[in-house]
Amino acid sequence: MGKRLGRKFFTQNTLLVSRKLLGKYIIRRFKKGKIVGKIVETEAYLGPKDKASHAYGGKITFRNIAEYLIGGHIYIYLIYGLYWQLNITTDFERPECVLIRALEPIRPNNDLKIASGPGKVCQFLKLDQSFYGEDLVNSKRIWLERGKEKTSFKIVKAKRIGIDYAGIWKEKLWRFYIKNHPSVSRK
DNA sequence: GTACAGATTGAG
DNA sequence: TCAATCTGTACT
Repeated sequence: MGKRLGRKFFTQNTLLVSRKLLGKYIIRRFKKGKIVGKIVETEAYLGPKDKASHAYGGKITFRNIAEYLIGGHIYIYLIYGLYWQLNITTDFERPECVLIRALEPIRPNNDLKIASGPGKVCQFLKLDQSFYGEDLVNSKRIWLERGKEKTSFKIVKAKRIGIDYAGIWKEKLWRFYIKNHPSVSRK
């Protein structure tokens, strides 16, 4: 595998990190074995100005406090009482993050649709509340890596999904995915 | 204390 | 198109 991503990567501009995350690998380590997925779809959330963000207006709650951590931490939460959503914090001080919406399963090599959606990503990686605030730079059970070989692909920009309440902010093209990739969540 | 919406998903 | 299912938030 490639090289682990450090603090420098995650503390860059959020929209930049959202695009750069495409094609990177998430490594989830267990006592026995690993699960590996390639990121193929992301969305950026730019609190406090972004109405779709949980940190809109500088709001701080017990649930979203992890969004304020320095870039490279996990902000994970339960949605609709059913599904976990994996976010990676970015920037230094601002409460901004990137939602990981879809992965291509690398190991185990599985159905390409097994992680095609934010809820499914967390099922695939076996993530839950215990990863709240986890530091991807230092953690021994989950981290990100660069691919070894150079890969090229086209990045598609689109409107974010499921935020109809966010007014003008729902029009922002802050969803990014690899063009024509079969593991992306929606067409 | 009570009501309600939500960064979803899979089945019909 | 709809139900499953629960937490944060804004009311009473």
